[in-house]
Amino acid sequence: MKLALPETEHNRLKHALKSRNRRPTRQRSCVYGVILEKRDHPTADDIHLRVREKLPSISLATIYNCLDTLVECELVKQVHLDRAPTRFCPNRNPHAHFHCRVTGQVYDVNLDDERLSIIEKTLPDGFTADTIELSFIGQGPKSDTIS
Amino acid sequence: MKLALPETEHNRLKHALKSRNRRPTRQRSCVYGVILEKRDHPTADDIHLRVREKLPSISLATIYNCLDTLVECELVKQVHLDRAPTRFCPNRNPHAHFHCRVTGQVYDVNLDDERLSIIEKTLPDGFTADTIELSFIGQGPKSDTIS
DNA sequence: ACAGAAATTAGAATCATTCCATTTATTTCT
DNA sequence: AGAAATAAATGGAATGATTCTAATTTCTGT
Repeated sequence: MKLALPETEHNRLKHALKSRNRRPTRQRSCVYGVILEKRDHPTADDIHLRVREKLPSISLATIYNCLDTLVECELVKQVHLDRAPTRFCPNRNPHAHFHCRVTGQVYDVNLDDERLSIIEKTLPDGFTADTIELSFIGQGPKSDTIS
Repeated sequence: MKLALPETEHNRLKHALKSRNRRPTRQRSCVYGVILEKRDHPTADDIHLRVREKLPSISLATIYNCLDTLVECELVKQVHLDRAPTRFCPNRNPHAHFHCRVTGQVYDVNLDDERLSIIEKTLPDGFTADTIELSFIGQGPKSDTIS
C-alpha cells in the first residue's frame, strides 16, 4: 500500500492543479491515487472506503470535493449510468462505457478517431458539443477482460 | 385541454399494456398523453404538474408508477443527463440527445441506421448491448427548432 | 513566522426516488 | 349483473446520493 503517486501522475496532478490555481493536498493526491490504482469505476463511497485505509480521518465531503476538483482538472471523468451513484474513471482518452446487467461491471470501450468523428457529424448545424457520452447496456463476456 | 388520447396512440397504449398483462387506467393514459403532447423532455415533477390539470388528485407516486410501466412497455424512454432528475421522451426511433448548457433544453437528434450500426460495431467480441445511450452536451442554436 | 486564502471536516439539509400499508378500480368468475 | 380476486393508486414515511454550512486546519506568498 503506497502513499505516494507514481512520478508521472504526481506531476500531472501538480501541474493540472497549479494551472487552475488549486492547491496540491494529501487528500487530492490520495483520491487520485486510488482512482488510478484500481480502475473499476468506483463510486464516491467506494473511493471513500479505499482512501480511508491511507487517510483514516478523511470525510466523505472531502472525497466529493476532491473528485469535483479532479473532474474540473480533466484528470477524471464522471460516468452516469441510469440512476445509480456516479462512478469515476481516470481514462483520459475518448472512450465509451459498457455496463453489464449481469455483473454490474463497467468496462471502458475504446473509441477510435474515425468513429468519434462520425458520431460528431450526427449533430445538425448550429449545435456544438464539447462533451459526448456514449454508453452501452447489455451482457458482457464471462471473463472480465476486455480485448 | 383534451382528456382523451388520439386514436392511434390510445390503441398503441392499450395493446402494449395488454401484451404485458397490465391494466389500462385513466392515470396511465393521461400520463402518456401529457408526454406525447409537449415533447420537451419533462421530469416526473413536470409531468405531475401537467397531469394534475386533468386529474387533480393524482399523486406523484402514481406518476412514477405510470412512467415505470410506460418505460417497460417501451412507449417512453428515460433520459439520464448528469445528475439531474430523469427526463422522459416518447420518441421511439433510435435517437441521441443534445443537452444545451445555456438554456438547459434537451433536443432529440436523429440517428440513422448506418451511424447506429457503426456505433454498435465499436463493441469488442463477447459484448452484446440491448441499449445504447448517446448524448451530447454543449451549445445549441439560438432558435429552438432542430432541423 | 504571519496574514490571508483555500481546503477539510462533521453534520445538517436537500431532493429525486422508492417503499409501505391502505383504499380504490379493474378484471374474472359464476 | 354481482362477488371475489387481483392489480393499481394513494399519501406519507423512508432512503440515499449529493450538497451545503459553519467552524477548524492547512497552504502559500511575503
